[in-house]
Amino acid sequence: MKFNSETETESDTQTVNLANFKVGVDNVIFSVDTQYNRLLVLLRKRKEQPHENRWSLPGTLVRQGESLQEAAYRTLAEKIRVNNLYLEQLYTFGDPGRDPREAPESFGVRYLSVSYFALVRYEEAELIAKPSVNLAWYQVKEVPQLAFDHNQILEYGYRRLRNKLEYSPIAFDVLPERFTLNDLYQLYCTVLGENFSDYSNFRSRLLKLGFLSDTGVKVSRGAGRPASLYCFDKVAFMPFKDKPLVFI
Amino acid sequence: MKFNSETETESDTQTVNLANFKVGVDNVIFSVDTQYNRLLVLLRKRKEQPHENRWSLPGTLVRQGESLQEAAYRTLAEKIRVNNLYLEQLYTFGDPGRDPREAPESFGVRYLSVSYFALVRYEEAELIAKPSVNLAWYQVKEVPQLAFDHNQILEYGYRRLRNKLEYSPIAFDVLPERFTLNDLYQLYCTVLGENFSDYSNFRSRLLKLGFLSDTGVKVSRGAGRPASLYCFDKVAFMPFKDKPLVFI
DNA sequence: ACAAAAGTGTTTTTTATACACCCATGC
DNA sequence: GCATGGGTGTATAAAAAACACTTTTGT
Repeated sequence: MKFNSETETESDTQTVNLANFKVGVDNVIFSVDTQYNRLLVLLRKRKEQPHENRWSLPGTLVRQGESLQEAAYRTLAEKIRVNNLYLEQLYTFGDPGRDPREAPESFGVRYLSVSYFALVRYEEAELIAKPSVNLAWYQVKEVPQLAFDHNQILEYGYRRLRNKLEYSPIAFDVLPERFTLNDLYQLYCTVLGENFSDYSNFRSRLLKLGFLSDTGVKVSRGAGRPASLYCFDKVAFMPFKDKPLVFI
Repeated sequence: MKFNSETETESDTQTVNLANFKVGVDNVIFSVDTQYNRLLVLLRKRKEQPHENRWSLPGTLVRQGESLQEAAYRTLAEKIRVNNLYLEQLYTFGDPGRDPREAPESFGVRYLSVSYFALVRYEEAELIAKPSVNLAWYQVKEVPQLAFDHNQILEYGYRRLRNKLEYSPIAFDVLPERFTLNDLYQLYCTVLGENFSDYSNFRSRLLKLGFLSDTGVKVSRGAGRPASLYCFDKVAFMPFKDKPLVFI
């Protein structure tokens, strides 16, 4: 085959057979239950073919005029009501054969899944439908075999969650406007495990960075000294944006 | 609207209008020219509508039976010949209106772009077609306005490249089997800038990690003491896999 | 001999880690 | 008073950063 500057075009469109796609969105929705120190993921039992009666990640097909992120958010909003959340695109799975509806020999329609991961707090994530045999929070460590390649997507999302929490201020999207340093610490503990740092070191490191401001307001939760409510100062955080920053 | 456990299905398929998609792959192909300390990106001038005569990222539509990564690799292999490269999926852009061929009011076919980024060394990346007015390496700092949202994709890829280089062993996919520590250092310098670390600290930090083994073979390049050739020891690297690791 | 590039070591500063201790509240 | 959780400080270890110095080659 000979190449010259005349052949530098997008090498398709006419001669070869292009794949046909349906595009869907699948969500890894994590919730942090700091009270019982559990990291949960929302699963839905499929009631249709293929993989009928298998647990799966909540997903949807993308509608006309709808952005990918909007589709992801819609899927989430149909399942839970929540005030504070973090949502970001994860990865796109689109290899041939990932959905049995595409017969490999027939080169039928391919099902492409753009996955998103979301993080919410369990305490404020209210399930719209009652928890049932068809929709449930599973502990990440205890998820069963899922439909399609959803175990792989979940694994991918879990890794991303831990990295994001360590290197980005996503915790402040998930917590309410005002929170105690212990709220923050518990969130980190639940996701990263207890041994990631001790509380006092966690405190001093974070406060030294200077983007958490003490509102002066105190809250008392049962026994013990009342805690200060802090809030995340976006302006003070600016200099850290885009810089590798460790939050441990 | 009332939800109960009977409505917990994928909320689409029948009633609402789903978007129709064409799925393409766009590549941010970086090359590191350590000799002149330049970071380059491969651009292609479009010779078709829309955005005729605009520079763009090399891309293609996905073929039947072809995985996304295969499509990305095919696009790359049509432009350059290379022995060592790093290739990974970047992000998926699929918002309505990103391609003018989709008339926003008509809800026509949507063009979804799964972007990939690649890293190669300029020294070994041989352009298959001669550099021409239609295909060229641009310095990342000097890229013109590109077609579609390709400037945004490039920006995204550039950020990912710097992060990956700092935290992952991608340099060893790009370098040949055996390389000098200076080769490695130059690569880092070109991507991250000269000030990221001084050479002697870079050396000792990397060698202390223990996954670079000295082959004993020396190479002499002009004047000066000959350098040892090292190779990346995959087995010795195993314990660091999946752990946050800084390579600076 | 000397410039050039490779490689080693040493000092200083900063950051991480472990842990002891004080403070304010409910009961 | 004392258990409980909030908050501060200090001593030690480890790592990052700066830089001086030695070693081996080509010319």
